[in-house]
Amino acid sequence: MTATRSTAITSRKQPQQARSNQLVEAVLDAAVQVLMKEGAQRFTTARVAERAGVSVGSLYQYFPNKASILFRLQSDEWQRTSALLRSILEDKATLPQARVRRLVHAFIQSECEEAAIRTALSDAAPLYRDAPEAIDAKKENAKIFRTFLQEALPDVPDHKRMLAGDLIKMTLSGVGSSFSETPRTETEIVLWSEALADMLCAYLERLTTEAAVPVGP
Amino acid sequence: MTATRSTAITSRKQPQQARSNQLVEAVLDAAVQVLMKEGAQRFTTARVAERAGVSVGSLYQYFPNKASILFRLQSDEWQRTSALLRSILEDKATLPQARVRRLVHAFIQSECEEAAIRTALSDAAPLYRDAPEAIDAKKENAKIFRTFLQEALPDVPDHKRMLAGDLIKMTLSGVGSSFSETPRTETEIVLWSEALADMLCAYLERLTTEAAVPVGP
DNA sequence: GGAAAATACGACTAGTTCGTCAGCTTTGAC
DNA sequence: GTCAAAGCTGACGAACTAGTCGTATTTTCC
Repeated sequence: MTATRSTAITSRKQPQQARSNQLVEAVLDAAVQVLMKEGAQRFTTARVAERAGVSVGSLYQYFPNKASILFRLQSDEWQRTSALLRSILEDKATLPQARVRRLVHAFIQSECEEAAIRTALSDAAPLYRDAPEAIDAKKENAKIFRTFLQEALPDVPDHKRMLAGDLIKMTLSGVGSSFSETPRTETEIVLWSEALADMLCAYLERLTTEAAVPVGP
Repeated sequence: MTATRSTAITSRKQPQQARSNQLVEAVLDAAVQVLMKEGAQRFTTARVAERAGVSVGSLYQYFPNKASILFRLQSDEWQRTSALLRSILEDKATLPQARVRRLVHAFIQSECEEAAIRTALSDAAPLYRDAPEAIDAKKENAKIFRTFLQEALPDVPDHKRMLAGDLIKMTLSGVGSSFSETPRTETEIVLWSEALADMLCAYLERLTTEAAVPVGP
């Protein structure tokens, strides 16, 4: 029978016994390894199954298609970064500007550490990008910055603050991925983080002064 | 005989007669169409040849492989944008800050206009990314900003200026591609360009003042 | 121990893709 | 008009891939 390719990205069935849970874990681990070693182009279910020491059939019991494995990896990745960002931005004992500096450094650092897997995942993005789950996840991600700015820039009008939040998000992720394209030394990471933080802070300061003095001097 | 896939990206032979020049043009046109209509995933030499009204064999006379077609398109695209940027940045009659504002707007605008083709091309990037030609082209592209900053920030020390130039480049391209991911209205484009230009200008100003007063006030 | 449910296996199908090559057609210089 | 060089054709081979399904194995629960 023809392989009618389902485009759904969500799980096919939930593992119930311990061994099937292990299997799913093994598949995800193997997926990361295949992605890193072979790249997105050569990422195939057969290779993943082989590396996991599992048969293709078993793999397809828990993942409806290839894209769902990739999306799962990307999803986990997003969750990790957003936890990282949240933990830094919500530390209200630190000054907002200092938080931004720490955030930038932590983000760039993690971007560089996991550069290989991130590039591979973004190479594979076309396969899952348009799924509603992926779109939702991205929106959720944007909230982090908006809520931070609500605290950091209380006097800036809402519409301008939202713009700023999204701009910061895009700048970070954009610069992050460009920067981690080539391998970097720790020194480079520090220098770049500082420059990027300088830029973001300069922007935040400008927004603050503008809000305090609506019309120029 | 086995199809030994050549990885070279440069042209196979130069067209000499008029008809072969037409053929190359037809192929490139068709390539753009296929890329837009079918996406990078379904971009195949067969489809391109068919759309161009040409046989696959002819196509392979002038392009050594699939990647070379895509690289050629990307290369042309880079050339267009770098011409755009250069034309704005080299207009010495305008103040540097105003040039940055115009630059950002023009860049974001063109990014949005050609969003479809750019996304498709970057989806296909893994196929040509690692070719030396592609790496060279990117380096060349970075020079534009460095030379601009040499004029705009004459008092900033060299190492810091280079950092800033590369940061601006990455910010622009990163934000540009994130932003154009979803379709935008003209109003959105203006608002965002302004925000992004604000950010870049704030950063440039900070660099200038820092250079004037090496140690804080 | 045994039956039923859950899980695992992997050979296989139907499909796609890249790139080649032997032979045919067009061009243009003489 | 002739003929060699340049150009064009498209059927074809080799390789790969996603996903299925009938069968075998393991677990669970009595």
